[in-house]
Amino acid sequence: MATDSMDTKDKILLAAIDRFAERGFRSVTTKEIANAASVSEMTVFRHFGTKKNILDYAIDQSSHDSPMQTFFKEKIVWDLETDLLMFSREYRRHIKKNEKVFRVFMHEIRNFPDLEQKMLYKNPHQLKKLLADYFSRMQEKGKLLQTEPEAPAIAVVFLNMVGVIGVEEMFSDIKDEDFIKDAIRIFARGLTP
Amino acid sequence: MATDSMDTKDKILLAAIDRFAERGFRSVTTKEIANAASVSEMTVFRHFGTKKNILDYAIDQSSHDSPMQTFFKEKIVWDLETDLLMFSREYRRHIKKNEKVFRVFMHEIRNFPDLEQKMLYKNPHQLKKLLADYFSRMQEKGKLLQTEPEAPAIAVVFLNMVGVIGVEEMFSDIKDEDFIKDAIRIFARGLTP
DNA sequence: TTACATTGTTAGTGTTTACTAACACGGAAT
DNA sequence: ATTCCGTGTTAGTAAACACTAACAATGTAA
Repeated sequence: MATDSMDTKDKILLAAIDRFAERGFRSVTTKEIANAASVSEMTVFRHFGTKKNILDYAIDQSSHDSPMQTFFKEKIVWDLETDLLMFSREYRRHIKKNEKVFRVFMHEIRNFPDLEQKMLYKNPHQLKKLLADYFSRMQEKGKLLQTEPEAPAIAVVFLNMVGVIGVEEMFSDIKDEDFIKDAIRIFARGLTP
Repeated sequence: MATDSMDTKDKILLAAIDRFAERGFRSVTTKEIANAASVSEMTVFRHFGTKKNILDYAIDQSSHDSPMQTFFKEKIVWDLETDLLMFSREYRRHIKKNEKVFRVFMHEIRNFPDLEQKMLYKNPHQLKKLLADYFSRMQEKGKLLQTEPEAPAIAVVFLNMVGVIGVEEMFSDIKDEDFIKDAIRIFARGLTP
């Protein structure tokens, strides 16, 4: 990370997010960020003004790409297991890309109430709604058990977050990808009439 | 919280944990803890010496009760849905009791590497092992689908953590209890041959 | 060359904050 | 009545840290 081929702002941004994700916003000093980015502390402030701005900027940047809406319109084949597996793979790929920002975001949302206004915060909620809609449609088609669609929707989104939230060390002895595949398969089976 | 019927040390402890859970260890000042506990700041230091000690003390205290081992020995009836639901209810009750400490713990484990040594850290892992064992036994009895038992074990433990980890606001519109009941039921169904 | 933009350097300010020292007070036990 | 024990109060220290000011150096484009 933070090679000198990038431009300065990105170097700082990357170095900062790496550290925020690792040890929390408050524990990371601007000096440390500067050093990690091979830049003087002044340069950090010239680019971002305040430390908090670094975080805001990173979050806003990550909020831009959310390819999940289009997914539901284009890729769905109306087979439960197939769809859920495809969805999970897509979602996790998206999450992985912004994993660190996501992690910081979730950790700092209590310290900075203004973060609740950010798009990033609404993503999982919105995603849950998309999934719940999908489940409703499946029920109409008779391809899904009759349950409150909210619960499985939350479960699926949530299960995809193992590893991002930072408890993965607790369960360490299985690979992310294997886990999610198995879990989703079981879940799909449980939802099939 | 923090009524004056408690003795001082507990008052401080409670006030501190409440705030740590809400805004993170680093953001909470010792003065604030003292005020919240209706105690002078000096008293805080007289009891705990350092701020960090407050956290350590709380964690150690929470680590003592872990009633889940006995659960598996006594309450199991070898019916998947029944067992999983009972397990979930029991686990969640246990978690709820120590919810705040747990939350702080998970947030601060990156800031304080020494926390990894604490018992509390090993709980979920250990629990996952108990569940995985249970699943293996169920497979032998022919009452469970043939899968790697690790994956469903992680999933079950993890699903029970919704609401503790602090993403519950993201999904807000369903009650914890309802969610877990539905999710576990679906899951159990998916695991039944 | 000149002009401008980007970064570095150095030295600081002001604030926050964990933690200490020293002394005072009241109540309960002896 | 004296002795402590737990607590309050007040004043303070020392360090960390976000952020600023002023100027120098370097490179790049005109």
